[in-house]
Amino acid sequence: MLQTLPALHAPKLLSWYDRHHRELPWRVNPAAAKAGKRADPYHVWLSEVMLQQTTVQAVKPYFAKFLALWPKVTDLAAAPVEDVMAAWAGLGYYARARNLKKCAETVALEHGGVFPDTEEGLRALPGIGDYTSAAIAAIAFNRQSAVMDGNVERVISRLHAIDAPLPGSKPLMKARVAELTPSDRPGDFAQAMMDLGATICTPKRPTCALCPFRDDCLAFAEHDPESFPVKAAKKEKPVRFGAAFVAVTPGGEALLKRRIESGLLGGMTEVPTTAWTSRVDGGTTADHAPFPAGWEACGTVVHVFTHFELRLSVFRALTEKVAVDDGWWEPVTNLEAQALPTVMKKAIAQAISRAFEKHPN
DNA sequence: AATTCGTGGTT
DNA sequence: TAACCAAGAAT
Repeated sequence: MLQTLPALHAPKLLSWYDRHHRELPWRVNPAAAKAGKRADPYHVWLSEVMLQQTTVQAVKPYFAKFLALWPKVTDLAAAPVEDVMAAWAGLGYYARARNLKKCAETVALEHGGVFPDTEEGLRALPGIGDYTSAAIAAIAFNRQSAVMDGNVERVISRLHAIDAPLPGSKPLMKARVAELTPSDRPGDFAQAMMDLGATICTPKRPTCALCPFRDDCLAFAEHDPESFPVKAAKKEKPVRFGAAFVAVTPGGEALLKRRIESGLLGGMTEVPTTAWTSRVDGGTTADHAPFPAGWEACGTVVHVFTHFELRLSVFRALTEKVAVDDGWWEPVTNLEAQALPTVMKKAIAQAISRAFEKHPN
């Protein structure tokens, strides 16, 4: 049989990890880890939350910024939530930032500023689910927890040639991960599985020749590792339409408002917009502007969210600083400090560049 | 259990 | 270039 005993897999992978691990800002290298050194639980937690559905490259600058602003979890707990949202702006999935703040508060107020050191204790905290609780427990506390993210799903599904589709096959795969996870160096094992998935066992054109599991892998033996994991068909992405209104005063202030706490871009800052509907009717005209002004169309911004595409017609107006009951006027020189999601930065950039072209101060 | 949550890089 | 997808969680 091609399959070896599961227990033999872990040393093989750890040996590979010792030589080929990625060096990451939040990580303790395997040599230090073997000497008993552990990564700071705060750093591990912060990086893991940022890395949820987000690439290492995107996370790196945010991780550095957050640590500079808030060196300890108690600093983050004490920070104004608006500051946290502004610092998170651009990273996406903004519920993570709200839960990050809540979690920091819980750790500071209910756990004396110390993270729980068990998977169960971690799992009870806001924004920490099945994956993240297992990952922190393994990486920061060397617990023998089964860590399964998208990388691990890919590695496991190929190793065992699991053809049942995700997400239904998740429990089966997690059981396989649990079988493989060693009591020795479980944290390094988890990180090694993810490094293997990220650098060798990639979604397209995996480098099987360099894989420590090559001789054990059923998918490789079947000559079709790329066909794993099998996933359920995804729905097609609908298109929604809307209009955004960028009002600027002669003094160089733009009208901003805050979105409601829940739902899409919850708690983030925006310029006034119409509702985003599935039809074009009215959404692309200035009829629904926040107040009467000389609204001028200045093009369309297309932005792709997870489950729909938005085509936002952008309007701008140079106006007096009218009183608004919902929102505030912010100097455009201070927009960088606002909690503006990327779609709003696109809309504002489209409008303001034109405003300053036509009306240089 | 299926949906709803961003964004940017890669292929 | 359109599709895929990245250290998933909450509801």
